[in-house]
Amino acid sequence: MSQLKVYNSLSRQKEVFESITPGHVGMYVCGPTVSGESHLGHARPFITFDIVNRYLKYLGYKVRYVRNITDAGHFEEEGREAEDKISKKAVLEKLEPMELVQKYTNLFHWAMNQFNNEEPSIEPTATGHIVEQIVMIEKIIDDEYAYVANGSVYFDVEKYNDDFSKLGLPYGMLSGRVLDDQLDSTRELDNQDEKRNKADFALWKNAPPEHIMRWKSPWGYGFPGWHIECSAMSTKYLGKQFDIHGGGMDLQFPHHECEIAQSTVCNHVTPARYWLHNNMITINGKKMGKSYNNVIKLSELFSGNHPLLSQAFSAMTIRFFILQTQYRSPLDFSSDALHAAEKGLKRLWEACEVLQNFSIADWELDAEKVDKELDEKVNRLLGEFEDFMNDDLNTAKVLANMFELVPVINSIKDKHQPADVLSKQTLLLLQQKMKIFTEEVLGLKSELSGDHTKLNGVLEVLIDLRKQAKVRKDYVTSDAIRNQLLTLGIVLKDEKNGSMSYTYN
RNA sequence: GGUCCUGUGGCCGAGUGGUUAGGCAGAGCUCUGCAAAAGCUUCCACACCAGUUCGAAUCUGGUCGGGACCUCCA
Repeated sequence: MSQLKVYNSLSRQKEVFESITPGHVGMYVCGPTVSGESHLGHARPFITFDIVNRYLKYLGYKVRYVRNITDAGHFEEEGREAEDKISKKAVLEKLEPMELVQKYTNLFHWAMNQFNNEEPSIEPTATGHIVEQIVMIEKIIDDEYAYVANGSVYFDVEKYNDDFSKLGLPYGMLSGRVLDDQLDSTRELDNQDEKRNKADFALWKNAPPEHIMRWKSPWGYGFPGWHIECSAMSTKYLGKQFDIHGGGMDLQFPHHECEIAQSTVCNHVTPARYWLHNNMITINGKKMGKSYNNVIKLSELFSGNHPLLSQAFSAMTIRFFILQTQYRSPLDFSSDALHAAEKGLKRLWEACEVLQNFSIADWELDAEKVDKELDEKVNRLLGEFEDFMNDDLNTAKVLANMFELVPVINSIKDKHQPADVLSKQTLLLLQQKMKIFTEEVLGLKSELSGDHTKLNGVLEVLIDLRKQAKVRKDYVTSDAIRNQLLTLGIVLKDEKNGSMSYTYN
């Protein structure tokens, strides 16, 4: 079997993945900022890195997956006026930050659950790690890579770059930026600015009393800068150097660049060996984001309540839609594309269920009748599952292979060809690998919710009545049963062998 | 303006220098009381120009188009 290779943003090429500690992987992924409801664009990184987590586990690694919750900073609820945050009025009239944080954290967890994303091993919050962040900032100040100004602390990017470039670790190494170019292109220095240099970034921000989220620090009351939380938490839970750091491409600069600088100063080693970045979801070619006013919230997708949506889409449809594209490619959203994904997923999933219902072990198969060419093809298609995943997690190609296996499964089910065309060994392998890869690696699951036992019983009764009607050639009755069930979203199918099956839409 | 990425058939998308991606939609056929489903077959492609090469959607250069990021945003 091939080795796992991942595209490392640091080197801009695919590299063989080797963990620092054999058998173990430490992975840090930038989590959501819980000041608003998650949208479709947010779904991608968390599904992408869920796949990374799942596949590493499939390969036998023990994974510590850390994904933070950004709940510090100055927040406003979506749609609420900015005046809230500077209100000096009664406590209950003010926006209580933890209300927001709790509300959107709950919503986020609900969405992750809908997508069948596995829970991270640790989900630390920024507000829960203020102490660690302060300690880290103090260390950076002691080493003279940061300075205090008006109760805020800034990282001295130029000094860092001068010193660390000599070690081959210039500021900008991840995003491919050259600091001097940036300084040149952003010349106009603001006199009122506390920063010595335009490229410097905040480690700690001074916050006046009217600011509703603030903590005491050696530099006065304030709140931590955005970048330091990830450095503090990844170091605490994964060590000074860990294996994988993930996130959306839009975080590469400045967020991840700054993390590298901070952590490198504190820990004397670059934080992560492999930096993985997923591409954006676009809508009519534009990144989905607040500033573009083209956001589709997850709740709107699930309900279909949005002008751009022709219908509601399930979380699994969205997961499948995302997995049909390699994670480093941009993915363009449209209602039509999602609709196509929905139909494709249904077809794939039904074939998987059919396959799992085969009692292959009990089958008597004639080894003489095996179609060698087909048998080899099936084995090849299955063997490539790992090869494609190993090639930078190409879920799109794995799914394409699965779709090539669908006709093989269906034609055996419908007796278009006998099960003998495949050897028993191949059939068992097919059953086993399809199950593991769809459910465990790709994380797809049936969307039937609740207990359908009684409903299934009722359907059996109706099917029995319909069979009797068909025997009488009473097609009016048999069609009525089928058509009326259809209006309820239950599809009856007459199978080749005279039985009837049903699916819920 | 700077840095980087990208342009594939009606739609979404994969892609290695030479061979079918795959899904959805379309067409035909088989099966069927009729459907649905399924199976088989099939149409449609690589932005443009030039170069490298025996051969390029895949490499190089140019043109045009699209996108991301460019530091306090969260």
